[in-house]
Amino acid sequence: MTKIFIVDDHYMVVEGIRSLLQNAPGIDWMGHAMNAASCLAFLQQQHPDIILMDINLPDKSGIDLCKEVHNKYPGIFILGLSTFNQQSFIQKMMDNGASGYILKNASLDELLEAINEVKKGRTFLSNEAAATLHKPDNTTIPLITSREKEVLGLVAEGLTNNEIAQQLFISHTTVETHRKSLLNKFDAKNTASLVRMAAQMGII
Amino acid sequence: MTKIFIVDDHYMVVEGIRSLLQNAPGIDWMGHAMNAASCLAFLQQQHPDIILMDINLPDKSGIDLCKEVHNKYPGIFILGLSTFNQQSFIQKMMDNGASGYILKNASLDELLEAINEVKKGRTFLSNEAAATLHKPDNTTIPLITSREKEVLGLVAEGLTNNEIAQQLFISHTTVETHRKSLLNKFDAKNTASLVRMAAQMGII
DNA sequence: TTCTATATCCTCTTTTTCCATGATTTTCAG
DNA sequence: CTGAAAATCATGGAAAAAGAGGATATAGAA
Repeated sequence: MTKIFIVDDHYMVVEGIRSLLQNAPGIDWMGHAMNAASCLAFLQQQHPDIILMDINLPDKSGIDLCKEVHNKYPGIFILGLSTFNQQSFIQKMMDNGASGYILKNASLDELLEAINEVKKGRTFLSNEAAATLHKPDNTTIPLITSREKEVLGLVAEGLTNNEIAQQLFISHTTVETHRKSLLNKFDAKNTASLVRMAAQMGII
Repeated sequence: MTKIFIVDDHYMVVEGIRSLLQNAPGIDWMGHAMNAASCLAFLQQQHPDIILMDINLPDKSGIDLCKEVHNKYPGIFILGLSTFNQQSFIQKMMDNGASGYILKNASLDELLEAINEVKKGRTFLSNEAAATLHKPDNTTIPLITSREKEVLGLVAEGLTNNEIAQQLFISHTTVETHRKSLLNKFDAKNTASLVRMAAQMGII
């Protein structure tokens, strides 16, 4: 028997998965949590084999929760679950220890296959998710330093170089250097495209 | 008996609602469509009393589909359905003839209540949706014109005023005017914050 | 029909960003 | 310890955007 637990704040999705799985052989439905906090509370009492985890939770992101659960309970496999087929989300979930990722339009077969694969310790990506993740061009997120990330955030907030300089207690020319470096790393022509890329990559 | 049809590309949600409704009294489940095209095809054959309609469909937006169905079949009540509790979406659905709006985290009771109210010709908004709709301000997407949207897209791509002017065959000062207007409507200080807001609102 | 919103165009000034080309200090991993 | 990466600072000039204050034409709604 595979013990399944689900974390998702959408009642209809929870109900859908429960309905799909209740007649499937070898599945032990342990229940569900509507948010990260009650998921963590549940895990102090019981340990499922697999957690189906939504990315959008009311109290914290599924991406953060994934990391936390994976660190505290390395034996539990996590299967990411969301409406969005966005490469940055999938990537982050996998980076944070998820064993797989499926979309909410997945079929029963796909869901069962995912559960079986993950149970065996393998990884599973649904067709569409895999396609997205392995897309060739695949807007790779550039490797930026923490200071650059800080500056990028303030730039996106609409602060000018001088304002950022004041806030960080550095010279405005230094801010400019970081900015140039960001434009280079993102291969962006100007601030507008830089901010768009960063936003679409989920960095800001 | 209330004849119910659902349009949603998320299999798990469809399954969840079907599971919730199949034991409810007075509900006649007519089936579901995964996209706008097959919904319209279905309606040429049969006429449900109520359509549960997702906002995000693969082929066209639920907002457009709502308008189309409402015009062609005024007798069918439409109940908007989505993950997003965003004011502009709710507003647009209601403007386009929807009789109500519920979120995917609604309970069975809420769903049944919505169906009953809508069946009687009344409107129903789920608690959270109603709260959002009547919220004074928050992150409302500004009403921008099609030309402004066009310019916004090109700005976010990293084009300068001159480049945009060339591409649209207008003067660079006109582009500047549109840009100023965008900054005003978004209440953004500069391009960086404008692009960030637009990206986070999903406009670009 | 009149009014309003949209789209178009203009000048001038100031601010900010972008570009090129440097340099010094700090920090951290091998 | 030592070198590489990161973070810091600088100058001077070119390009672009922002801010202020206009104007005209047109299409659609009241």
